[in-house]
Amino acid sequence: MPPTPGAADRGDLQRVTITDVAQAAGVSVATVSKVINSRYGVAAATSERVQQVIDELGYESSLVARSLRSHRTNVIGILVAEFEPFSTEILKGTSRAIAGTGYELLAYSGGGRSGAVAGWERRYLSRLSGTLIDGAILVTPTVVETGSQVPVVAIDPHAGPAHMPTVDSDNFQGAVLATEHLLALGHRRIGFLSGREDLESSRLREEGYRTALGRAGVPVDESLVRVGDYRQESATGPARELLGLTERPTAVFAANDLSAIGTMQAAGDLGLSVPRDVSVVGFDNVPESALTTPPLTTVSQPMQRMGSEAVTLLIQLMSGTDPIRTHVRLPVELVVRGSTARP
Amino acid sequence: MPPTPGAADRGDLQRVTITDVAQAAGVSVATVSKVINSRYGVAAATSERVQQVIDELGYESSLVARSLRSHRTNVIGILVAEFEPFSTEILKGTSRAIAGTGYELLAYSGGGRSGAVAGWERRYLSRLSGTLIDGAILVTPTVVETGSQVPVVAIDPHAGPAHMPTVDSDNFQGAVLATEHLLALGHRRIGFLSGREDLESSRLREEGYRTALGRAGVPVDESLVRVGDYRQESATGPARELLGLTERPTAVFAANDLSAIGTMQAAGDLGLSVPRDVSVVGFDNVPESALTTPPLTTVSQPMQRMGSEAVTLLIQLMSGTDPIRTHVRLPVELVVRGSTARP
DNA sequence: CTGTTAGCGCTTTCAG
DNA sequence: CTGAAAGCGCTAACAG
Repeated sequence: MPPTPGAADRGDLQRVTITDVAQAAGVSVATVSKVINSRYGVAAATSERVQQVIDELGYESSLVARSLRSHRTNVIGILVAEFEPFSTEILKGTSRAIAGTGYELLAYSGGGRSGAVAGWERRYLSRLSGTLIDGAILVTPTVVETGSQVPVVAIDPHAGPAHMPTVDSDNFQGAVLATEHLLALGHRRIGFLSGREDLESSRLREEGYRTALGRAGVPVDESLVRVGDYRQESATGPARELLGLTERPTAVFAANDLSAIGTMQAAGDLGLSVPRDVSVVGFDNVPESALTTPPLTTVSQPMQRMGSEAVTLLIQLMSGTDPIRTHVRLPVELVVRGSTARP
Repeated sequence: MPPTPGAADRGDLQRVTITDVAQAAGVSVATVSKVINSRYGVAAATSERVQQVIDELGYESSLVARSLRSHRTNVIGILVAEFEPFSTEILKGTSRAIAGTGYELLAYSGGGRSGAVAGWERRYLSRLSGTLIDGAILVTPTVVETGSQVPVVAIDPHAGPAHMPTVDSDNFQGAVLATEHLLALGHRRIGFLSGREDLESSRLREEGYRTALGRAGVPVDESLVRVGDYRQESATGPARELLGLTERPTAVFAANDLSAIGTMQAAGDLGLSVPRDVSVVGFDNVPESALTTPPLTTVSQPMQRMGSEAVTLLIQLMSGTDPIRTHVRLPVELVVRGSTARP
């Protein structure tokens, strides 16, 4: 028979609350609260007894109730539109960085299509901040002005780093690298499939593409530039258009790996062989990019490190320390694999 | 000048609450609440006015406050020890499955070393359930009895599927496949590096290894069996012991990809070439397994699908529908890549 | 040292 | 149709 009178012998499996503990221990909830939060002003004997009841009942304080009251949770929120290869790499990085800091991680994602509800990050932030999370990392947010009262760090945001603390990578240089690689192989008709137009990264990658072409004296053929949104399913359409052109490009630079994979797929559908008939370059170097046949040539950005840098920055912000830099830009690197060749 | 008297003209950037909205609209909070939740009994005109104020103020109701009161949030919790390649693949699957269901996803992870705090899943569940989340997916939980009042589905749990609704893959068969592949190549001295001993999957993989050996008439050399815990860093030690043996194994089957990667690393440190000097097989087929040199031969389990099946099952459970099956076991497949060869 | 009280932001009877 | 009031589980003054 259970030794605890409070919660243990009631029929239903209700969550055991601080009240249950208080009753079982014969003290007030306030005292229990003090014990939990190891505040001063509790007799050793009482404290011990309460602690024992807590163990017996398996009590764990409700994050929700606590946060509603105390506005301090030691939880960092990571707000993403969707759990896809990019955001999950970020997650891996944050997970590593969080170890030993005393913070816990709460990654939040709405259900829907990322495009469907613009401004999701503002909604989520409103729903969670002020309560539940002490600070947030926004992954590829669209909205600049958050109006948030908790510290926020953005990864690869809509606008440039001026607006809020930001972690990103050298998107422009990466795109130059990718395009120059294609140019060096002898390509002249190089298509570009853009990313989400509302993101700075996409604009910078397009700019890098145009700049590299310009530097090489190759005029930009606007019919070779298409709009994507960083998602694989949305890439196949424009990619097919591009590859269906009478004078089709001999190479395509897609603004991220998922689009590049979609492009390779479209090529396959059209009976085109990569890289023989068309070369493809991506951007990001998500693990999936190495799994394609042939493996994708891409620009590697240190996604995990972006996650960990964001955590570091956010923790500085939350602790009130003035961060040395409020904007971290990380270097990129060209990774040549099998999807590119001479035309 | 802002048209809203309530929150807009106070100096600090406080979260806008339902009270602010009520004041600005000149109604009671109860009415605002009704409008938000589209309850009956509000005049169209009032409703419209309130809605307008909500838009103006950018009000979004606090998930925390709401859940504390109503015990219904439309949020599914995914509790993981850490965001690593396995759990993030699961996440990708859940993210896809959630689309269009009306649920949102909240992935929660403590900071620390996974081993450090056994029973984390029970703690997290207590902290979040009853409030905040309507149901939970536990990824590789150690504790069987959750005592939870919300529906719970486990992925790859500690004990067999008898104890709670479970999604897993055919771990035993996968291990047999892996071992037989090695056997077929001509290996006889095959080492095994186990996973977390507290997980059923690890036990089943070891059993599959032993069974395949037995069937082939190869006695198990116990000195070739070592204990790991599914993490890369923890694998190098035992792997080094194994590969440092005078009569070292010609092949190692590691209980998951991360351990296999650690094993390849250990081999490299010892000046051994994979697969020339030693063959290595993993388990999982996380994207990272294709990125090693040489790419890892492994047993593929459909991790994303495991995530989506878990969501489907959980939603059935939450809606009170009796699920057809309360236990889903998915098939595995051998993926032969470059890390295995004849001895 | 301990308990009482108030209230975080919200939903939900229940009167008016 | 609308609002007053109670209370979800917890913490934070403040009395005793």
